[in-house]
This record gives sequence, structure tokens and C-alpha cells, in this order.
Amino acid sequence: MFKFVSRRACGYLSTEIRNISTKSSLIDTNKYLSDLLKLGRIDEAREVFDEMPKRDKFTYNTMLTGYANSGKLVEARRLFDDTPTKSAITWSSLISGYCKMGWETESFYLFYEMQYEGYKPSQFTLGSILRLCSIKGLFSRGEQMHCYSVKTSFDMDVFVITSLIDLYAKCLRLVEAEYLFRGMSKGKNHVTWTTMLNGYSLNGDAVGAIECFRGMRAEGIEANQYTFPGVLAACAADSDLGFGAQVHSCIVHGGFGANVFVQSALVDMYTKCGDLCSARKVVGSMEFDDAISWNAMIVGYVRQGFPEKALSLFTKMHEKNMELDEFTYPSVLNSIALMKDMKNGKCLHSLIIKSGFESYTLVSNALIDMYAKINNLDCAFKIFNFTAEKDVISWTSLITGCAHNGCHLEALKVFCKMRLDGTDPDRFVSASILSSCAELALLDIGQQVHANSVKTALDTSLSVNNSLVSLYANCGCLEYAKKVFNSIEIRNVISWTALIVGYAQNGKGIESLQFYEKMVASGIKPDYITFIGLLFACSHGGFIERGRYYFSSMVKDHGIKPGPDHYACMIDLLSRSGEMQEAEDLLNKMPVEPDATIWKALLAACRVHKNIDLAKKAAKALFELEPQDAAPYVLLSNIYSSIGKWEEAASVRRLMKSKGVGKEPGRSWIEMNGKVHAFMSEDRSHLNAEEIYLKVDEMIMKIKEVGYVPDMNFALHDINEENKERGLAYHGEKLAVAFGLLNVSIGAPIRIYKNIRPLILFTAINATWMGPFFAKLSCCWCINRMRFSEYLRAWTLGKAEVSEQAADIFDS
DNA sequence: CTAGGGTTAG
Repeated sequence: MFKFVSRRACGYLSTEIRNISTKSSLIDTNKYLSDLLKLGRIDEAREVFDEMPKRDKFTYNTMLTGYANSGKLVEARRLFDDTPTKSAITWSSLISGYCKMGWETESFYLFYEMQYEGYKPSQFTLGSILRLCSIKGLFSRGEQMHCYSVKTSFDMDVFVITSLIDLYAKCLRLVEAEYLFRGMSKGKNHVTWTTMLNGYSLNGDAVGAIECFRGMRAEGIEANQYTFPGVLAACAADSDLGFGAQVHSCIVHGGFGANVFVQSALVDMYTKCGDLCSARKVVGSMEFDDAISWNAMIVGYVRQGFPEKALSLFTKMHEKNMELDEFTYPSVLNSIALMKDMKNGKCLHSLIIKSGFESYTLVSNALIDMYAKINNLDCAFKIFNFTAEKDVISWTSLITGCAHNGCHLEALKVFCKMRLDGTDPDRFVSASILSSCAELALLDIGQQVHANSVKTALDTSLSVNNSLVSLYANCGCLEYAKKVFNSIEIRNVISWTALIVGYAQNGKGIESLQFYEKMVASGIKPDYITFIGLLFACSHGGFIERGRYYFSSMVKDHGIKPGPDHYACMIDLLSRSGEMQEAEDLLNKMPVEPDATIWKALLAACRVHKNIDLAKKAAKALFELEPQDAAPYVLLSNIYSSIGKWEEAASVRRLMKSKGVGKEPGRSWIEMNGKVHAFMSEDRSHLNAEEIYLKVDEMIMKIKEVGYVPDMNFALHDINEENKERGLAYHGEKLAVAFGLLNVSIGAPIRIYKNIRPLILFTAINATWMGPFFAKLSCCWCINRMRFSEYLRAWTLGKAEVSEQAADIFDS
């Protein structure tokens, strides 16, 4: 059909073309050629061009531009070579085509060749090259071109300056962009304003973008379909619904309400501001069903917590036979992930395969994410392995997916593979891997990621910084945690909570509570997690009154319903403080079934307060909840032995043995120059064992001089006093400390890792006098659930050597 | 005859 029409048109044309004899009819034909090209009818244009008996330089340049603009660079190049009389414009037209396609090598070579052949680049040439630098993020090249424009005085041209502003803004150099923009006292046009506005938006400066929009209107410059999406994005980022609605009215008045770009930006703005109703209205008012706006609507529903609505909107799109694009699936997959709807997930997956969208990286990334979030890591890995063109988001989805399922070591492995694969981490994956490092207390690997983020300027990202606060706090480096926290310009509730939890974990309960008060004073509202940190601080600091106060305040003042974690902290606080009755009452009052953490807290308190009845109850619950956990058996047995009931203690141990529950032997380890040195209780396998034992004896002597009394309650069996004391003295962590004192230089921190409960990492500064140092040992805090074997595997991943002793201990 | 700005995903 199309072919027929085009033939007829050409037949008609060729008679016209044959009549070209005068100069004016050549101009008309050139114009006709240009019009055809503007309509994208390139084949017809080519026939016209071929039939023309006479051509001038305009004819050649027009045809060349036509090829260049439609991406037919081979044809453009051929025509360029055939052009009898070339001019700077001919060169610029060709260069423009190469720049548009993003062919940097070819573009820059042509730019060089043009000058070599004696043609002078114009502001047009510079504009094209600058655009290339902007889309490709070639910052240094762009700076060179800026210098070139200054040298050739093209830096006064509004097109060139606008391109430069765009370049600097896209390369995240907002200050430079602003400088150029401000320097243009006059002559800013609507494109310049729009470029600057979008620059602010892109760089996350929503207020700047809105101010820019105001400035533009004050100068009487009309906004258009390019301007509105930018300012709407800023309203969305700032949740400024009021201003967004005002912009909407400008759009209607300006007659841009029917533009799909503007409409989808409106939908996006309304959904991000939480006004789903207005968003729906915009979608409903549209003349054509535009997939982009529907996508934005689906995203809005997901974001506002209506995944079912998102799914039903998708079903509607499908029923209407709307043309879905690669953005539709990620949004709807998100809703599936939220609902943990495996059945619909699989349906959607097969639909994706059927429609051929699985080859889109964007879609497979979303599939990885969805499968990971519905706790099917196997499928996530499968999709990942089948993804042909992996980008940093593919890796991120898998890494966060592993972390989401608690497989932090797996996350670390994938991260290492990603680095080997040559993919540079961005702020998302850095934040994610830092959280995993924090979870595993892998300080040195975390610090490597930190160093890398400083190098690549990712340390300006809030989520990266929040993860860093957690990492350092979790590894006992409070001073670093505080330093990172102070460096954050705009903190959110997560930044504060990371600090509050971190200080609480490190036994700095008072500071932790002070941070909370500061946070509230600065106008940030606490959330569910903040209260876990607060109550944790209270329970570990023994602040019973404060704890009671916060526990009631979270419901009363902040409307947060306490979850199992809050109850666990409260029961821990009450029982530790000896308020066993109140703890038991709270336990019975809980609306949810108490989980293992709560029972363990109670059991541990029973150990201190020697409450046998409650201990039996707690242990019984734990035997059912976590049958393979040795801890309740050991604790119960220890309670019996602490009150002299040796027979009962032994029977619990027999029960444990008969159930086949094994107690993981306690180990402590320390890293030195890329090696792991591990110690068990009374462990003599280390090469320098003799020296280490001498050091322990020296330590014990010195601290006894300053009043240290070993706490015999914590010895495990009914052995005689002397042996008990010896067992305590040669505890793995004391051996590790002695090793640290012998090998870590004075003033440097000694970091010790432990595998058993309380699962600890503790830090001490290597001081010559060890008194305060041992005081630290007796108040170390539980920070993570890392197991020794996992740690070793992590360490091998970091390509460090594992010491032979450590490996032997591990194998035994 | 050649040049500049925009929406949806982790």
C-alpha cells in the first residue's frame, strides 16, 4: 500500500523535477526535498534527489542532513564523499549525525579531520560535539571543548552556552552550570532556562528548580512542553503538591495539557505527592491511552501501598490491548513482589517470555528483584545467569536480593564477581554491600568500599552514608560513625536511627538517648526501628524508667504499634533489672506469640536472678521454637549448676546430647595483616602459644592488682574453683586479646571477633596499661549473628590468606 | 543547508 502511494507520488514528482531549469525552481525543489525529510519520508526524498538534473550545495547538504538525522550514517558518509563542493556546513552536518548516534571516536576524528582539511568549525559544530559529550558524560572532553569555545570566541553564542550548561549539569557540576547561566546577563532564551531548570532537577535540587521556574516566568519567558516535566519532577521530589497544582494550571492555560510528556509528568507528580485521585483524573482525561502515563500510575499505586490496584490497572492495559513497553513490566513486577504473589508472578513471567520482553535488561532486572523479594533466590540467580546484557542494576538486584534473604556472604560473593566483571559500583549497590558488611562486621572490606565511594564521589549519597554509619557503629568504631554522620548535610530518620542503634550496641546508652532527643528536636519523626534502638539502649543501660516511658510514648505520641522486637527489648529490660513479675505480665499481655528472642532474653535474665520456674517455661518454649539451638540447654543447665543442683544440670546436658544438639565451640579471632588468628578456650595450637599464655598470666596479674575479681558464676561445669578460674583465664577472647597486645602496635585498635552468644565483636585500644581495657571486655555487646565458618569464607573471598592454624581449627 | 532542553525502572 505504502509502496504504491510513494511510487505514484514520485512519478508525479519526476515530471516536475525534469522541468527544473530556472534558479527559482531549484530552490523550490530543495524546499520540497527538505519537507519530505522533515516528515521522515527518506526513501521518497532519495528518489527525488536522484532524479534531480541539477543540484547545488544546498541540495547536497539537505540530503546529507536527512541521512544523518535518521541515523543512516553509512549513506550520509557516502553522500559526503560524493559531494562535489564541500563546505564547513557539509562537515558540520555529518558530524552532527555521528554525534547524535553517540559515536564518540568517529565524531572526534571528523572534528579533527575537518580542521586538518582547512575548514573552520562553527558554533553549530561545537553544539553537536558538546551534545555528544553531554549524553556520553564525557566531562574532560567537554571541558576541552569549553576551552576551545573560549579561544574561538564562540562562548558568547547562546547555543554553545546552553549546550555547556547542559553538559555541566549532566556531569553533576551544578556550580559550573550555574556560573555560566548567571554569567548570561541577557540573551537567555526559553531553552537556556529549561536546561538550567532540568539541571537543578537532575542534581536533586528541587528548590533550585522551582526557583528557576519562578525566575523564568518573572522574566516573561514562556514555559513549554520541555519545561513542565522538569518543574513537575521537582515538585514531586519536594512533595510540593501545592506548587505542583499551580504548575498544572499553567499547563492548562498554556495549552500544553494534551502533550503526553507533560501528562505523564503530571501523573508522576501527583502520585509522588500522594494525590492518587488527581493522578487518576489526568489519566482519565487523556485522549489516547498513553502507556507511559499508565506506567506512572502503576508505579504510583505500588509506591502508595496499593499493589492490588497496580495489578488490576495492568490487567486493564492488557485487556485494552495497549502497547506495553519495557517500563510496564518492572512496575507491575514490583506490585507482585510487595504482595509476595508467587502465582501471579509466574503468570507474569510467562507473559514476559511470550511477548519477548525477557531480553530487555530492565525487565529481567525487575524479575530478579521480584523473585528475590518473594524469597526465591534460586529463580533470581537463574534469571540473572540468563541475562545477556547485565548492567549495574542487574548486579544490584541480585546483591540486595541476597541481603534481603539474609545471605550476606552470598551478597559479598556476587559483589566480588561484579568487580571482577569490570562493573563499577554505583550508590545503590555500594549502600547495599555496605549494609551487608555492617551485618557481618567486616570492617576492612567495608572500608575498601568506603574508599572506593570517596574516589567516585558516591559519598555524597545519603543511603551510602547511612550504611557507613551502621558499618562503623557495628564494628565498634563509634568515632568514625559519628564523623560520617556529621558529614551528612541533610539527615533522615535512617541516619539518626543508625547512630542511635550504633551507640546503644556499643554500650553508650546515655549518648544514644541524647541523640534521640536531638533528632526529635530537629523535627525528624522516629519510626519503628528507631524505637527498637531506643529500647535496646534502655535495656542495655538498665534505664528502666526511660524504657517504660519510651515504650508507652511510641504508641501514645507516635502511633507506632510495638512489634516482637520492642517486646523483646522491654522484657529484656524488665527481667534484667529484676522485675521478673512485670516482665512475665508483659509477656502474657502481648498480642502476638512471643518469639525465640523474647524467650532467650527471659532465660538469660533467669540465669542472673536464679528464677527456676520461669527458666523452665522459657527453655521449654525454646526447645520447641528452635530445637537445634544449644543455647537454651546450656543456659538452663548453668542455672541449675549456679544454685548447686548438679543432678538437674547434668540431666539437661544429657537431654541435649540425646537430641543430638551440638554446642558450637566458642572461638575468638583477630585479623593481622590479612591473616586470621583464631583461639578456642585453652587453645594451644597457635605457633606462639607459649608467649601468648605468658601474656595472659601477666594480664591477669595486673588486673587483679587493680581489683579484678573473676566472676565464677560464668564458669560452665561443676569443677573446682581453681580450674574454673583457669578456664576463664584462658578463654578464647583473652588469648586473642593477649595475641593482639603482643602484635598490634600501641595505640592501634585491637578488634576481636567471636562466634558464640553473645555474638560479639569488641574493640579496645592497645594501651600500655590494661586496666580499663579489661573493664571493656566485661561489657561487650552482642552485635551480629555471624558464624566463624562464614567469616572464614568471607575472608577467602577477600583474597587474603587464611592462616593455617585458623584453617585447622575450622576443619576440626 | 548545519546546533541546544523533557516522561516511566533498581
